[in-house]
Amino acid sequence: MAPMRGERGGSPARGARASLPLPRRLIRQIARHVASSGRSLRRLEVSGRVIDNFDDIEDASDESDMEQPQPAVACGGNAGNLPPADHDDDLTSLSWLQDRNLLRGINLTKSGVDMEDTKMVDNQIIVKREIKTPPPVARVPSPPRTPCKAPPSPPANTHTKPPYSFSCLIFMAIEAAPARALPVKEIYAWIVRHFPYFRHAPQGWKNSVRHNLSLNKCFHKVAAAPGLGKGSLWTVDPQHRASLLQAFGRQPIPAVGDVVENPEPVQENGTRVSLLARRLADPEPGADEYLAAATVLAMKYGPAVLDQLPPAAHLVISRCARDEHSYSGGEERRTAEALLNLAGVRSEPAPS
DNA sequence: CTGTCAGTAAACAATT
DNA sequence: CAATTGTTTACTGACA
Repeated sequence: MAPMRGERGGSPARGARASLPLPRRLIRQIARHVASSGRSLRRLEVSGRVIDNFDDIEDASDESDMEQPQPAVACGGNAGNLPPADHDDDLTSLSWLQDRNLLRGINLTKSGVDMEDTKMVDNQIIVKREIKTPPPVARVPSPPRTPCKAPPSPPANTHTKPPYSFSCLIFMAIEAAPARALPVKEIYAWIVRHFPYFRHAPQGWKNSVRHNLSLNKCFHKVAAAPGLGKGSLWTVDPQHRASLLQAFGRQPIPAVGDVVENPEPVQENGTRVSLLARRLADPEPGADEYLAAATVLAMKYGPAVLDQLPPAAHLVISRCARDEHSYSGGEERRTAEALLNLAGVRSEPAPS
């Protein structure tokens, strides 16, 4: 594929504590985030080590874990830091991913337990990352460099330039389409709809989109549908789809032949998001589910957040300390669920 | 310093 | 003829 931006900006320091593979700062942030989403974090297990005293962590000073500011994500908001749930404005207006219950769109039922029944089973989430194969290949795309000149910290409005390359944006747009194919005009529309920045952006971005479609091997032109008018439909090359996903999730996944089956009927509003999520998780469940979740996490908090989850980190987040549940099977599903929960995407619509 | 990559601008042809 | 679409080239800046 035409590589999307790879490791530019340097990878953030990974949690390299000998005794605690997860940076304390991230643990605190996870705790805050979980709390901010209405849950409480009582117990966290990292690679077998149980942390249940979050007061200490909460109160601990940062010095030992204070890492460098993360330039790779600086302009995309506060990626790399799990923000409180109300920081969506910093996040390139991707709140739609959260607001519309993305998780529901992912088919999580394959491994036995239905997602709708599972939710946070007994208020416990498990996040487990294992090194199956060292993933040095494609990395999470760094945010564009251009807007990085602007100071990232001040409250960015929703018209901040998204931290995603045009290839990512196009990819998301096409994946979100019921037929997994869009004419350029619809790609424009999707981008504008989800990234208000482009509503008032200089006209040149459309040129960039077309330029990218033409130049990027990931995208293919297919014969225009009758009645479509000018132009063709653009699709994601199945050969490169995995690479595009990988660029988001930084997790190796098996090369899959693209099997386009039963395009979802177009429904309204949030269904688009569901479609996107499902498409991202399609057609290969399991690893792709994880990727989909990782993608959402990366999209919400910025790609660098994934770098802060060290390999083999094993998290158990529970609401009640007394809960000691074990799970069997569905590891990937739980991982996806946990990541989505960390991303603030609920497993079920909040009861109203 | 060099190569790579992404973003941008622009020119141009083809199509509607 | 104008607007849109698609291709191509060139340049710039950031980064490894």
